Amino acid sequence: MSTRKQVVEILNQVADLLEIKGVDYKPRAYRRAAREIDSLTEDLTDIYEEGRLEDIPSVGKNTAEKIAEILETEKLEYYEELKKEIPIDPELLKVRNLGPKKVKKIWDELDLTSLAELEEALKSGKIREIKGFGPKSEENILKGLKIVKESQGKSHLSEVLPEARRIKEGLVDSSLFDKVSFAGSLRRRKYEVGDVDILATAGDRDKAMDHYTTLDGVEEVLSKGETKSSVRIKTGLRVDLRIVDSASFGSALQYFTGSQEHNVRLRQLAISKGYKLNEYGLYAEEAEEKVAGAIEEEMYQKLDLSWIPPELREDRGEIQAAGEGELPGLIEGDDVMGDLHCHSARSSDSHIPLDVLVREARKRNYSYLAVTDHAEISGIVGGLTDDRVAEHVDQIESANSAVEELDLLAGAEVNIQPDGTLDLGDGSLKELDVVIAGVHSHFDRSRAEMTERTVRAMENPNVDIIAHPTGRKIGERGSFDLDWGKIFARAEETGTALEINASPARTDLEDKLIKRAKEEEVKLTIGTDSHRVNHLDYMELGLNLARRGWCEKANVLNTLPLSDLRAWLAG
DNA sequence: GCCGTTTTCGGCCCGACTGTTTTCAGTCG
Repeated sequence: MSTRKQVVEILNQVADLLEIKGVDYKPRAYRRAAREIDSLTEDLTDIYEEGRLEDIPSVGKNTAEKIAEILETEKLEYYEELKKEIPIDPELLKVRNLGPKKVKKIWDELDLTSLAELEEALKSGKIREIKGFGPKSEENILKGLKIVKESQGKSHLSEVLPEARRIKEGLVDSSLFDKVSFAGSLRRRKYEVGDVDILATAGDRDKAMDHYTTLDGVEEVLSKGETKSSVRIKTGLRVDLRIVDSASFGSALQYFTGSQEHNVRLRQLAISKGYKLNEYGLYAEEAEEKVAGAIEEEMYQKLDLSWIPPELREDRGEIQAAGEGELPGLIEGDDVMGDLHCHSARSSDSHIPLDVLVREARKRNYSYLAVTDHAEISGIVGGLTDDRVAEHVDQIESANSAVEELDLLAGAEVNIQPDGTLDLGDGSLKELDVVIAGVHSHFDRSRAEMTERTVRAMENPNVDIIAHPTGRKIGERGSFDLDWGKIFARAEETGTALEINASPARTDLEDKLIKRAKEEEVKLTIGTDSHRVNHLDYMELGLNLARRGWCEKANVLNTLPLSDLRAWLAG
């Protein structure tokens, strides 16, 4: 575990324990600090060594000392003491319907500290006997416990989006609703989505809710009311529908889109300007006069902010930027001119014949597409070798001359060896239009070695793009640790682009690193890493990532017309 | 514990819902 993750984990657990203890405000302070540290892209150790810990927002003298202690000793005495005082597994707090107060209560009453003990106490009926609990609590905690045990219950955006769209369509098509919009993390296009939030207005709410809870695909109705109903659909996904007055649609949309951190910040701003902000509207303080509510844009406008695209609402400086008129003009789907990372059937793990790639690219109105087949990794046969590159280039060129309005680029995805060399020779790489280099093996090296390895690959003048820079595979292996200061600096100096790999299994780079890359003036590309026909659709996911990373059209190379792209690739 | 175009001390977002209570505490988003 990286030291940064370790610090974040300990600070969050300190917050958990303090919350159980019943301390006010401190837990929030620790959590805020943890969140800031988690979103750092700079190396925490560097910050510490340069004595800049207190420059991190929400980190004061006290927390800085604690971070220093963790970095030096990999432990925190304060945390160890707390654990002795309150020997409770913080996992308990993840159980829905079980917060710090109730956790403390069951510990006080039954001396139970773990999920296993909780389950036992529930089953033997001990929980319901505690004052303040009852049969309903028992039932709800059991439900919450089940969800915790069945993994953390988050799904990838790519799985959720089609289901959510189907539900939304089912609402729109019924004509029972006037406005229907996604809200929540789905609207912000986070790559991990817990549940789907839909917001709507409707004339006849009862009829509308009846329709919703009986939609095709609904497995279970979790709750049903006039303003809010929740269902679980066949894939296990939970979908919440809220029906609001159209006079409050904008404020509700703003509110339910979040993020929570964004909303807190926005409310603070509202207060400082003499307003009160809630999901029903924006109110002038004394008069209780509603000044905005029906339209989301107006909510921001009245607070002297430009409208903030949902993807940016993460409290990463967007409110300040909106106040100063400095929000980025985010990249749009139509800006993308082509896909720079696709595999044809030549790659032994891809099943897309070249003519199918061509067909799909044309269908999407791309003006170019790079066919970047794998170099042969030891043990996997059939990939590109120095002997086969000429044939690959010939094949692409002849396919190219057969199609109009689309240019195929001959490329390769080569492997970065542990020492930073590549598995195709420079002579071969020179023949190719696009060279993507990526780490595909030997992930267990140190931060310094991984950084050096990647930097060396960037220093090869034939390398255009670093593929999936952190190497992570979601649910399989984490990101490897890199010295991002060095990576971004060398990328910028060598004119190497970093890839936003749109494949849901990778989702790499992530938004916060994209944002930092942009700030460091590093060029980015969006690639789908397609190995199957339907993977070309991942472009939308890559676009979401880029937008969440504050990218404008100018930051992403595959928005360039072909001639400019070629000039960049050649440079 | 942090922070300051209301403050270096005194605040720290806000409302709905639920289940348990006899008027509200706890949890959630």
